[in-house]
Amino acid sequence: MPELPEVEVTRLSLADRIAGARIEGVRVGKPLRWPLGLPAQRLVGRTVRGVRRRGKYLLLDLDEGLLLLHLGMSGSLSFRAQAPGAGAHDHFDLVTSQGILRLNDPRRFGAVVYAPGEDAPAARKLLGRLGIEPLGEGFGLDEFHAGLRRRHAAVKQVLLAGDVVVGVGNIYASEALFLAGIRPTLRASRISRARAQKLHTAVRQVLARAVAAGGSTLRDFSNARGEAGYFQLEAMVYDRAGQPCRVCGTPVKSIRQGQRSSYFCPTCQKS
DNA sequence: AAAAGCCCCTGGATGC
DNA sequence: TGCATCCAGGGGCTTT
Repeated sequence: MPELPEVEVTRLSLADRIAGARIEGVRVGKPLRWPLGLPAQRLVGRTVRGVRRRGKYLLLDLDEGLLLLHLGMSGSLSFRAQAPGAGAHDHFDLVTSQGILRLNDPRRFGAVVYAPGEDAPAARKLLGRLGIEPLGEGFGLDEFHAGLRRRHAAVKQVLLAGDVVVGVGNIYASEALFLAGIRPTLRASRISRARAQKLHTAVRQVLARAVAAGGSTLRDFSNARGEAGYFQLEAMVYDRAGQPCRVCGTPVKSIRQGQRSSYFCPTCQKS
């Protein structure tokens, strides 16, 4: 669930409501991907200044330090005035003066990590190698094409790797390649300037449209207000193996790349 | 240096 | 009904 659009939708549904809140308590459940990095109770008394996003990370800026939150494969956040008793998969609660922020994550691939600052080792380890923000002003065609040209792996896997451009996960990689008419198996280094241009536009377009649709709710994603997304209804190829292409009617194909599924239309994406 | 595999974990769908 | 197998939105780490 949580690719860039889902993380951004979560941020949008949370930032205004939690900004200015004082942390009054912390509850931790089962271990997540990494330890918090400081005794949880030391967060009490600090104030949440705001919420930013970098790639698929949410950054909770505190008056001293920051919390890096990642939703992994199955995580979602809720922010409510009152929270019911913690369920089996509620692994982190931040009790604040303005509501309770709760991370639910059945598979526990997610993380909550404290860093004293953005340049601290704990933050650099997670954020240091991230690529360009696709919806930001720094996402230029020149840099994007240059990033693709120096990689010989399949373009789908280069998009997923996140070191050229961040935030594109398994759903939106397939969707963007469809919009650009590029086959996911094409080596990134062989993409022409013209096709890089198409892919550059497609990545921005599909991510922006997904944010506008509230993200994709395949199983159980919801934003911090508990609202589901509906971009999955607009998907052109993702999870549509065997179904007719929405443009030309050819059955959508599914293949495996790096133990992940890729979807494409053999007619609309000839190479 | 870059690419390919493996692994973390739980739950839902499918098949026998 | 029970049990085994496969698959799922991510990505760090180890091995080639």
